[in-house]
Amino acid sequence: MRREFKKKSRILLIDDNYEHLAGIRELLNLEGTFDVVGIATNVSMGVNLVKKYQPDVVLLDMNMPDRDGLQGIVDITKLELGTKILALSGYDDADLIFRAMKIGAKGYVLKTMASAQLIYAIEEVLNGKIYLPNALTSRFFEYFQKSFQEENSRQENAMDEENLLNELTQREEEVLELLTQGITYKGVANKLFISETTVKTHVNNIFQKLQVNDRTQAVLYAINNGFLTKRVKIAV
Amino acid sequence: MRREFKKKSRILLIDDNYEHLAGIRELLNLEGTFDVVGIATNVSMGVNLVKKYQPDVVLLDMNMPDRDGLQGIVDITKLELGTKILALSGYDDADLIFRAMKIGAKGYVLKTMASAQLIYAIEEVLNGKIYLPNALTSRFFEYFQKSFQEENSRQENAMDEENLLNELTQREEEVLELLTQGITYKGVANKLFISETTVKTHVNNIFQKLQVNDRTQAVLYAINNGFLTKRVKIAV
DNA sequence: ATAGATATAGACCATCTGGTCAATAAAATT
DNA sequence: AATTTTATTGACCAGATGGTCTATATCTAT
Repeated sequence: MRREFKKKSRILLIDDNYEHLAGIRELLNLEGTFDVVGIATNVSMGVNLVKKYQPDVVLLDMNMPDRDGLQGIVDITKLELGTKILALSGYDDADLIFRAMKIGAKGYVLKTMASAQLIYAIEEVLNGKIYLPNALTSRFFEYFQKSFQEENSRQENAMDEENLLNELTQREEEVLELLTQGITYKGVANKLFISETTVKTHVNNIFQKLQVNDRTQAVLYAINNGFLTKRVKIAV
Repeated sequence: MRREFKKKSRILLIDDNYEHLAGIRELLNLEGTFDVVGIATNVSMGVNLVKKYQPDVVLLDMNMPDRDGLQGIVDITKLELGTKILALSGYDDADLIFRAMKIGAKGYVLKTMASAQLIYAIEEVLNGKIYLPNALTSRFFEYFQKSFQEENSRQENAMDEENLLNELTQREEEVLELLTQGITYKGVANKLFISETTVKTHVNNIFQKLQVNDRTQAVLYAINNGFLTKRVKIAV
């Protein structure tokens, strides 16, 4: 029915479960439009095969010993061969999905899903799209929003009225900013064209206001309380 | 056909384009399962209406003056009424989609999409799900992965062999860690049960290895080069 | 077994840091 | 006009910090 004038897409499989590996190979071969150019049961071997055969898509199992699945995504991406990675997993672990997508997987499908969906996912990914089943998209965003909640509240906190940094005068902020670059009294004095004594006075006032005892603590306070993010305004 | 024994979902609309506002209201009213409890042409009014009528879902236009759309999401979320927010937009600006989802929108639909899809989106969101059309999901992930690329490379850099932190011995790392808490020589000596002189020796070695001149710079180096993220292992 | 790396510690010294008190001038606020 | 805040500087001092040199005692790897 279908002739080979349209070149097949080259697929590589990495999964520590050989049964599953063989199963998928059968499935893809039956489909006819795919060419399974290699299979591997561990990541390092798989990465080598990717280097050798330069497949279009890699199906990469996420549920392997250690965090090898994620590492695989990183390693393959680092080769910069434009290889699309489709993550495969036995269950919908939100954290895994999030990390996999974050570091560059083009899609994520569950092993429990119908084979037609796997085929579809591969095709979408081949076409340069991202493919995530609706269920996983939901899982992803739940996790995504949750993981940003703390960052959001931290950020709100950073521009809170409780922030001791707001007590600082403009000049004191300038001095503190220089302190956060690890500059000495003399250095600050030179940069601001004021005497070293003046710098000391400012610094002492800063310590008072931030309720710390030394420059290191002041710098840490500044960093942890959004000294930088504060002035960049609402980053949402 | 359909009787009112099943209570209608309460919807509120916020859009600075009145025509569009009226259009959606008609559409939703025709549908029969929705009850448009309020409409507003700007965010502050809208937020007040949310407070008053406590709708189940807010359809919120993203393309309003300033960054009012995003601000609306933040404001409504802050009310903590469990209101689901469905973002509406005229075009698929990846940055907008990303920010909207990040701060808590439950979905994002384009005004150009078929009305059936809007209805579907509302229903999904009502059911506690996240709804993003496939096209927008792709846009989102492109942006998502791009925005993490720099963070990834920074992180790779953090566990790079070039990282001077790797030159430190275990003991020196311990000392540095205490320094990053703004602790004095004497304090470190007490914590580690060694003499103050020894601490000084370690600190001096640390300075040498990190090529800095004082503790503040050492602490900054540690923070900027993933001193913390490094030991948390691959955070991917 | 021997060389190298690591952890420990003392002595000495110059400089930096932080604390305190006092004082002047300009700017902002009341 | 009077008061408060801010920015500036000096003097003095104790203690912390950083640089250098030396010297053990382990431990590790060749």
